[in-house]
Amino acid sequence: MSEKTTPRILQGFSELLPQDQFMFDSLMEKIKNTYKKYGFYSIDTPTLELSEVLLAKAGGETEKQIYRFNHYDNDLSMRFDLTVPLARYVAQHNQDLVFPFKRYQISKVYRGERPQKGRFREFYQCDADVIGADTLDINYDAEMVCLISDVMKELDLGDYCVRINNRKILSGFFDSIGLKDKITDVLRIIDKLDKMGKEKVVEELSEKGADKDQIEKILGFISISGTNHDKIASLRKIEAGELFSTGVDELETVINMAKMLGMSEKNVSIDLSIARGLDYYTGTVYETTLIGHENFGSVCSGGRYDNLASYYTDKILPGVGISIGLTRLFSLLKENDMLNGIEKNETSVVVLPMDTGRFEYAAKVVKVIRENGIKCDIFWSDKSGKAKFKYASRTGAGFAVAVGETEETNNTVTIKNLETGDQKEVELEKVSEFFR
RNA sequence: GUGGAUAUAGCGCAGGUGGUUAGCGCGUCAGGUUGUGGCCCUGAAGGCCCUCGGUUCAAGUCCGAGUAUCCACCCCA
Repeated sequence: MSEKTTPRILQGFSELLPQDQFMFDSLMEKIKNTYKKYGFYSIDTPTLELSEVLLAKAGGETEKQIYRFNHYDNDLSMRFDLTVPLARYVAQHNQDLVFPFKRYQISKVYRGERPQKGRFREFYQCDADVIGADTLDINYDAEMVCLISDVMKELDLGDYCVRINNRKILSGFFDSIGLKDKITDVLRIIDKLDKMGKEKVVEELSEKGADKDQIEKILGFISISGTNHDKIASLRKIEAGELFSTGVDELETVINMAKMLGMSEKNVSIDLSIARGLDYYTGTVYETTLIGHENFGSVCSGGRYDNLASYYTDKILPGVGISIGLTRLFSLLKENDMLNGIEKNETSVVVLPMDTGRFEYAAKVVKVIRENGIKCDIFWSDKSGKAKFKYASRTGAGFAVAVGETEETNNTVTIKNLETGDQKEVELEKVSEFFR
């Protein structure tokens, strides 16, 4: 006996069994349809790009995580997100696009980071972005909030909250209290407030060089509470310069317009501590959490960026976008047994020829059922009756249709409901009615 | 990059202080039911116990190294 190669896949990569895949696809379909409903068009960029294109903007940590290799004379990289390829796409096809350009893309991206729970090296991102030429109205930011909200409703994962902040408010505020050069650090620290508590935040801020007065102001700032309007009102009272005020104006507009577009107050909330991963965002930022599953982290994030494609073109292309990490979301849902609401299979009928002499009649039966638009499988293998019904049952089909000598003689089929166990003989012409 | 854990049948796991035929559950296959699954019963197949080295009369078990995987941190365009 020769030694076999162990079948296995790479660390950090994943694949699903058919039933899970079906549910995964079903979630993806819901996201896709919602994006379409808001007027987004699909695009599909290459998995591989020239490194010089993909890395135009990258540096540091990110660059280390990119899968990069040479193929003959080409230095190639695998896309690590869908935003950079979008920037390239828009810069390249500028003349042929209609602006504001609304596109969605659902594709796999690749990151060579250490995998851990819910984090993979290959995973799906579901992105939707609007790109403006020169300018992009702030109301698009509000529309994205509704888009997120609609997606969450479609996915039907329970209560959710779209948390909104504005990067201008944060930058303006920290600038005004003299922490301009430490903004990145400060943002990272205050973002951890929920996770590690106030004392630890104070400690870390102080380590980074913030003085007592500054820390006090920061704590006061992030503890602003109340309804969205209360928060806006509180922010209005703070004197922190022009950028800050602009941010507050924008935030207020987004909140108000989102309401006009049908967002209810309970699903959208201003959260001044949202600050993570905002490096390239310049205005509105979003994070979405599932109520009762806050430990999932954000399931849909995004924001506004002022100039998407500055590395590729002199044109000014501001945008606002969102992204759902579907692979991670799915793995969290599965782990927490939250996939029950999703339909589990698609073949609803399996035809079982009870003996090999029945194949021709069975073929006729299958043809009739399929012509009626009903999903129908047929089991051709010459196995025991037990094995045939077991197959039907294990594929998750709702019905088994037994076709034997008796049925052929009577021009009927025997339909068994695999959930209830009931079965009865039905005339072939009436088969389709039975499944309606 | 840092720290922790794990590695035994297709999958999930058990195998005190080393001791002779390595078990259990699920799944698979067969039979009980030659045309009836999902429940029940009976039986069968399926293992270089991750790799290499060491200790020992004796290693799945102890020691060392390697590899792989998972978890957490870091980071997260």
